[in-house]
Amino acid sequence: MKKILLIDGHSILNRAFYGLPDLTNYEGLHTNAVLGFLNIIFKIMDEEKPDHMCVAFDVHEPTFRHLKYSAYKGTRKPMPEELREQVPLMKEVLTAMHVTIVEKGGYEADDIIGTISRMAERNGYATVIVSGDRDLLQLATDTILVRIPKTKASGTTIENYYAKDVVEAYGVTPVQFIDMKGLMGDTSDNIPGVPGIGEKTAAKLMIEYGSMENILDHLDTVKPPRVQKNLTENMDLAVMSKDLATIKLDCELDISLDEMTIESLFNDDSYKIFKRLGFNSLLKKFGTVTETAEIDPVITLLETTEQIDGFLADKMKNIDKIGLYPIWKDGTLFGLSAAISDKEVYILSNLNGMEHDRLTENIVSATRNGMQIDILDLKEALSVFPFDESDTKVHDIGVAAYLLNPMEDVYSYDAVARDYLGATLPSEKELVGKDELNLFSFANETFQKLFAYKALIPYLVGDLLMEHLEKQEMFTLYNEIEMPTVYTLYDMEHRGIRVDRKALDDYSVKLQSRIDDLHTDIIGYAGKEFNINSPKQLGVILFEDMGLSGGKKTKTGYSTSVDVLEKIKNDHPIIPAILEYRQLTKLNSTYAQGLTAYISEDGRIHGTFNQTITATGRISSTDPNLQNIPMKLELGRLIRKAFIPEDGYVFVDADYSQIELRVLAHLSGDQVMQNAFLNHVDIHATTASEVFDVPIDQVTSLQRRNAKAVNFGIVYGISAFGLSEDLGISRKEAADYIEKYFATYKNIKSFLDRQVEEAKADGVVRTMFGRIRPVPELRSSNFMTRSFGERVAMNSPIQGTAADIIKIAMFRVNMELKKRGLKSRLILQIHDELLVETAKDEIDIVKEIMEKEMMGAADMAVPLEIGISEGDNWYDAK
DNA sequence: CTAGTCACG
DNA sequence: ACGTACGTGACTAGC
Repeated sequence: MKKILLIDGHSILNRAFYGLPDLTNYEGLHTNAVLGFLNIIFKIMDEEKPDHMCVAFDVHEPTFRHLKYSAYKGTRKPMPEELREQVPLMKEVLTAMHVTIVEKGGYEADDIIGTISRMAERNGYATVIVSGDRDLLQLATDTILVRIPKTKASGTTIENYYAKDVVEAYGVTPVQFIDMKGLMGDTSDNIPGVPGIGEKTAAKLMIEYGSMENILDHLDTVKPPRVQKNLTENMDLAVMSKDLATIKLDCELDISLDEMTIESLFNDDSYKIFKRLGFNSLLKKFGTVTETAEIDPVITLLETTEQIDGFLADKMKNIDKIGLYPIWKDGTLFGLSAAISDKEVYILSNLNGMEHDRLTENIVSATRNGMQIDILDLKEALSVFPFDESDTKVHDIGVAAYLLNPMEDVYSYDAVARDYLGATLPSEKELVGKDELNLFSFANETFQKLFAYKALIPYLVGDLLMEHLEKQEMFTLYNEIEMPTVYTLYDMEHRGIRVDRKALDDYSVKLQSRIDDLHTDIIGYAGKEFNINSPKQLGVILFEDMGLSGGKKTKTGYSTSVDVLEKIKNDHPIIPAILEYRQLTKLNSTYAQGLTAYISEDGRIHGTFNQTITATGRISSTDPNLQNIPMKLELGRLIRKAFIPEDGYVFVDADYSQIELRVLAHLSGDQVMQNAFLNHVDIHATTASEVFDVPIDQVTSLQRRNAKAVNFGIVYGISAFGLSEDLGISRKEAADYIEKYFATYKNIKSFLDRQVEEAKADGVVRTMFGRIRPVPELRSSNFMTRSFGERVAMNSPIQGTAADIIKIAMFRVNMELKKRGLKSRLILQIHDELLVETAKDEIDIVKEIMEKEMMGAADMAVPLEIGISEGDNWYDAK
């Protein structure tokens, strides 16, 4: 038996939109409704295995259904812009999948579905209707199934109705369903119904009389009198309402069921559009990658010494640029992929030591003779090619792409090709999956493709990206800040930081014994064994079994976060025990034990610094994260004693003092705040004095602390709510603080407002050095999202400028150390702090360099000040 | 693979 | 009325 799937397009799209969080693709296109729609229909197709399908849409917006009775329209909210833009997108996706779309002026989607369902029934099809709208239940019969999906946090569940299920659930047949709706009305559909008749009365009447006509024919017998009166006075309304509620079954559609045959849902077109929309989870439905890429270079494999020498002698001559990808793993070079024209990629393999040396020598001297080199990830390539800061013709394409749009999550060859060449390429994962690189990879065609893309894409986009940077006035930023930073980060990773494994082990043992005691105590208090690390189990124990107050907060259960527990810590001794347990297990698992896993054979940790992650321009640190080693609490801070310099060295640590507020004082031009910094006064105390209107020498410590919180709040993009939460004061008080703050620092207020205005106008905000941060949230129709955008617009220029400044300081310090032939090396950057492993005989000169380069990194209206100290470990150096 | 929690600036 | 501070990364539990 043939089976057809009939989908209520707008209704499912609407369900999907509200069921999924707001997702956007790389272009900022909203995609959540489209993705949700696809997930729902794929799920149903899996279950039903239909051979025919179509999607029906209303021609006009479904917001104002039944326009002919427009007097009754208007109870629905207008469709949000984020959803509206997904309607044409959805149709585009369906068209790409060769799914039939049916829409016709004058007909609602449900009329179309009703008509086709009867067509299908007459032709002996099994029919499945999918809609989020219960109105369609009137279409259910013995062979027509109506399925209503519900998207919940836990996943999608679907209610299923044949005619008998409608009777069971509602006590009326599908046909009676229409009469019932006519009686009770439906505000969301703008069906008036009869005044005074709701669901209960309508159901009672239907059971007694069977149809609206029968009720109207026997009005005199209807009870109670009030209902009889309403019906008598509103007979027209009742009839009209029924008419409105009735789905047409006889639309004139010039379409046949044959045209709705499902074929080739997964083809090149749909593949491309899924890729464009970022529906990576759906790509696996395409099976093996078959699409023909627009970019199709001739790949030549070079394996012998003669071939490699030939390449160097012939191909490398007379070219002015090259795209490179060194193929290596775990410090071993396997080969090199080189793009020398739009269509030619050479893959060099089987490199022996001598070939390797000749190759790198050749490449380095070529660029020093003017050849441009485009590399996707330069920092990674530096372990093979010894370029340095002076090699200005070497480009990092990943970093360039990051500057042009810092909001993307990756800058892989396929992402860059998509953004700048409009080309859809298979990703690394799609090409080689989890297959590991080894010597045999060179014979493998998909690996060859991968190597080729990684060299060719940078070659193809290099000049284009530089032009974009010029146009956006970011080339100087790229060239003079970001590129030197690439080399600096490489040096820092390469150098690493020495860690005392034994110190970490001892610390861990100490923690573990206390953790064990706490565990015993907590289980004792709870009265039964449970996993304290499970927020779910913990929540149940605390708030159900033990009956503590605290209430729900998260969607999956109770929140057990610090701020919740802090509030009830005096209610029961289990709470402080849990807080301490949490603190200690965190220290143990993430730091004491976690860090030891990263110690290399040289006794040092060589983490990774990422330059293309943050939206603001900051560096991030991974494997391990060396930018969040404990500091605030003494117990955690002790971890820093395990970070030690090599023998004969000490640590010199310097951090900027209030760099973000100084940046703000400079950028805003606020004289009051600038004067505070120019006079070297305590900025938080000064702020307290102004805001709380007391002489500076009478500012209490509480007032200073509050003023400090306000200063932080300003930098984050102030809101009265956020400040009140942080300080534990009322929102009104917080608003008062903010008001007084802005009265004191008038130009700061106008500066922050200006950021938001400019972001609205340009779509981006900029740092002092021209770095951009897009703020698409400001265009949202959602209040919360928009507010977030406003805070981002206020915060990013401040945080980003501070990030620019420390990058400058960082590479200047690094370069100066190298240039002077010193043994000391920069090893860490923690946003406003630099750590230099310093030879004991170089302490004075290192301090001098750090002071000069950090304080002189930017020319501002206020001085940049630093705190600097030294020690035999990181703990003592801070 | 996501959510919750918590470490840092 | 909406329901929050800005920027990160690692670990654990539990699907």
